[in-house]
Amino acid sequence: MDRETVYAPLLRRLTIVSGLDEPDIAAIRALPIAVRQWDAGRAIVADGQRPTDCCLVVEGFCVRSKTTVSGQRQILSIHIPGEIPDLQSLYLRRMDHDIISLVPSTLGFISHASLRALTREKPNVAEVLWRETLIDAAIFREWIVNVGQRPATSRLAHTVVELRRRLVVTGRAAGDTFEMPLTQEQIGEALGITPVHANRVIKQLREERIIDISRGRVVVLDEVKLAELAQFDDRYLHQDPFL
Amino acid sequence: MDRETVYAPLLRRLTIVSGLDEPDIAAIRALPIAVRQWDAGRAIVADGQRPTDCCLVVEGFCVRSKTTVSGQRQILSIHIPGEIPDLQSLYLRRMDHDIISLVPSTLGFISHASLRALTREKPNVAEVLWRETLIDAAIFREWIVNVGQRPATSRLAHTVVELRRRLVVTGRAAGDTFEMPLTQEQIGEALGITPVHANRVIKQLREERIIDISRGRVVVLDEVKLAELAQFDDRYLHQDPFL
DNA sequence: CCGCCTCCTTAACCTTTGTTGGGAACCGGC
DNA sequence: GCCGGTTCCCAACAAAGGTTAAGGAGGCGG
Repeated sequence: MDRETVYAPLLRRLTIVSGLDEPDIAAIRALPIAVRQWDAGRAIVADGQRPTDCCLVVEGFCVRSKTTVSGQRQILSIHIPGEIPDLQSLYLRRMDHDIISLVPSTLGFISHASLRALTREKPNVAEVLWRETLIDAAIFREWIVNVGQRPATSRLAHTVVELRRRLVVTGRAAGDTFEMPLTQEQIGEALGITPVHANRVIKQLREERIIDISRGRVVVLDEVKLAELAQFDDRYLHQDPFL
Repeated sequence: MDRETVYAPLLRRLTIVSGLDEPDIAAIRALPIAVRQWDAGRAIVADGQRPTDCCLVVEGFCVRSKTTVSGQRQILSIHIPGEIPDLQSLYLRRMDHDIISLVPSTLGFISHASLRALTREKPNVAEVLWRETLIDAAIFREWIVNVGQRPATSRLAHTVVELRRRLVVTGRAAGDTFEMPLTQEQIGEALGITPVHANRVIKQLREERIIDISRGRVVVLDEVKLAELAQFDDRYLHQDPFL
């Protein structure tokens, strides 16, 4: 795979979300990345492991999830190209959750050693990466609100709108259609509801002509009603460093 | 207030949780901190603001929360002495949630400028602080699981056990009793349930002689049953840097 | 000591979501 | 093109949790 296409989504994201100057970009481009193809549904890192690398999503989708003792699974976040879902493993040695690919994906592995060296050398890059983990936490906070306070239809609407906004940053959600390759069971795990209820909710939003979710794609049918339902305020995404 | 008592809980926490050497400790002690008394129930920082300082809890309790457009409130985390609940504001300029004191508290304000200077000068301290924000995120992840997957009684049990474990680190939870100064309404906001249901759940755990929550204190009546109910696995707290 | 306010408590009823169990549609591999 | 496994879909019933309403206990200021 072409070197440029590996770094492009990451650099695009970081430039928009945090701001990078030329030397920073050069330093990141100098990071050694081991690119690998990954099957769908395969664990990238598992709960309890001590990874030695961070994983950059180059192409594809993955999720982070935790499984309770009684076997229930909660999806914590959905990750898209340009993101480093286990950046936290740099300073939290032991994983407290799983990371799993949703579709066949291209992943780039960056060693902790090289990332640590980079952060020591370029405090500016360190801050940008730190900021990435802080945005991650901000998204978790909103996810708590979503699961804790909103009724199931709003939960789904909110999650859909969030994913869409994040996809826009790396140019993957033009028009009214975008990818969300989760099965209904996984949607349930993300929203904290059963797959049966996820199905009911999806059906309802389809019947009300708000969104149509099928075969891993979302089609927005009514922007106004969707916005109303999701009550989405994008401030928590911190997509603008100057705001 | 004595200078030492201001830094003590923070240093104790950081030493245990992340490990600090002598020069690091000295550097942190050199941070200028403006100590202030705070009334109960008063906002420390509000959603939308751009703080210029971080707030260290010296004595007391505070919570972080978000309020939805329709006025429902979700408590995101409970903070205890030694913690810096808005450390994220260092690189996330605009607050996406509120921080509120629960009881009359002693707070220490540390300017962003001095913290940034410290992190540039002492990469080791930067890593320890970064790690703090990562642990914060790890707790959010578990909070998502709690709200998303567990039935209300387990949710309450889990939250209680978590708080207790964290209080132990700064020596505030010896024996079977500890402080948790939330009203039943606030407990409901933390667990994503209504105050009426929070009352039902508290009553049930009292009747089953598992825990007794009243007047802002928790008394553990049956360690075994509590552990069983909470399904608590403390790995996500990352309280040991070497584990 | 009184009155007010907050917090706790409870009951009856309603709504959302979970459970169980089944069938249909789709997809990839042979 | 068929077969077996996912995934989707749906209905009937059960349970958890939400709503509304109202009384009681406790603390604090006048």
